[in-house]
Amino acid sequence: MDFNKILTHWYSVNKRDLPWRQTKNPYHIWLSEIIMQQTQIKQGLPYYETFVSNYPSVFHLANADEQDVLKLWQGLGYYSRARNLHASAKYISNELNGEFPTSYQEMLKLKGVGDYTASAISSISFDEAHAVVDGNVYRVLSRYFGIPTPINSTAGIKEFKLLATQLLDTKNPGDYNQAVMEFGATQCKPKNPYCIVCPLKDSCVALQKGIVGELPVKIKKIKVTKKQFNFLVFISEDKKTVFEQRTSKGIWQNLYQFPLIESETEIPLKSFKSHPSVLDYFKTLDYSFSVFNPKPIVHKLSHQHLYAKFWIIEVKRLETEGIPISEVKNYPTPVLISNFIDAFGF
DNA sequence: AAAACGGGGAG
DNA sequence: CTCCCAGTTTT
Repeated sequence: MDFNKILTHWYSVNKRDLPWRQTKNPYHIWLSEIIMQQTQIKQGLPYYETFVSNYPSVFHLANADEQDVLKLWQGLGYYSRARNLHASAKYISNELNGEFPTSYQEMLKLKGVGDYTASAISSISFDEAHAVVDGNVYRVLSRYFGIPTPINSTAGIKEFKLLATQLLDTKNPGDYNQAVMEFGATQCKPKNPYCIVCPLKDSCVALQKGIVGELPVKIKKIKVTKKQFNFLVFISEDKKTVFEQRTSKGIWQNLYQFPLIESETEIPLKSFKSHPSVLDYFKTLDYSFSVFNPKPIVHKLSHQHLYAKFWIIEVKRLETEGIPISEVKNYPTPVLISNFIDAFGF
């Protein structure tokens, strides 16, 4: 039996029962693929259920406010996925009369849909012969064929895509694509793969060479920058606070947060009022303050380590409009902020 | 070609 | 701690 046959059979026996495997509806497949990008099934599954339930059709999603879409996405990360999902829903609704694109080429025109996602949807929903290459596929192919080309190099991306395309079961591209991914996710795992009982063990190059643990090869190490985030949690006598939307490029775009002062170093409690950035921010405002967490909360992102302090600023009245404290929980926020809101008891 | 983009889970 | 996750977009 060949690679293709073995994997397809393995899949028919071992596949997990996932909700998006009950349908070929491209809208639902699209939702599942966007949600699962760079996300483990366990983490993304409840979000898929929420989105299908709240937005049964592309029209429901298109007619929603972005703020509501981001609120449902809260906690999942990579928020550009939610913004692009919403923008693409509006495009499908308005420009395509609500009809989801039926080809790989047309799907690539959707924001947030790249080669992987277009291949996945077109093969699963429309039986188009496009091979998916995700993290699982890179791992399975590099090991089985003993390919040391770095998977995140230009040459590697090209080489693995070509190989995956040659291996594709063109009669059944959707199931085959899912078979390789499922095999990589649950059998040919990054750590401690089940090589002893692997249906491909007799022909796996990496296993025979004893280099399973060294593949796939990945280059580039990301450099992490550290930042000090000082959030100003205003509380007025009429129980209002200030909540702002992040409109700039960078992390958490379009999500909400308390007014933020970034500082080069941690601001000690004693020198808060006299800190240059704080002085500049408050100017002449009369306030009293305390710090919610004397030790910074460490919030780790892939490219940044944030050291956050929440400063409670009590004032008689706000200088800006502000919102009732009871409403902050209705806004989409980063996990760092929602954790604080829960802990503080807003 | 490289960097940016979240948050959680596994070992 | 490091690495990885049903990747895409921007620089």
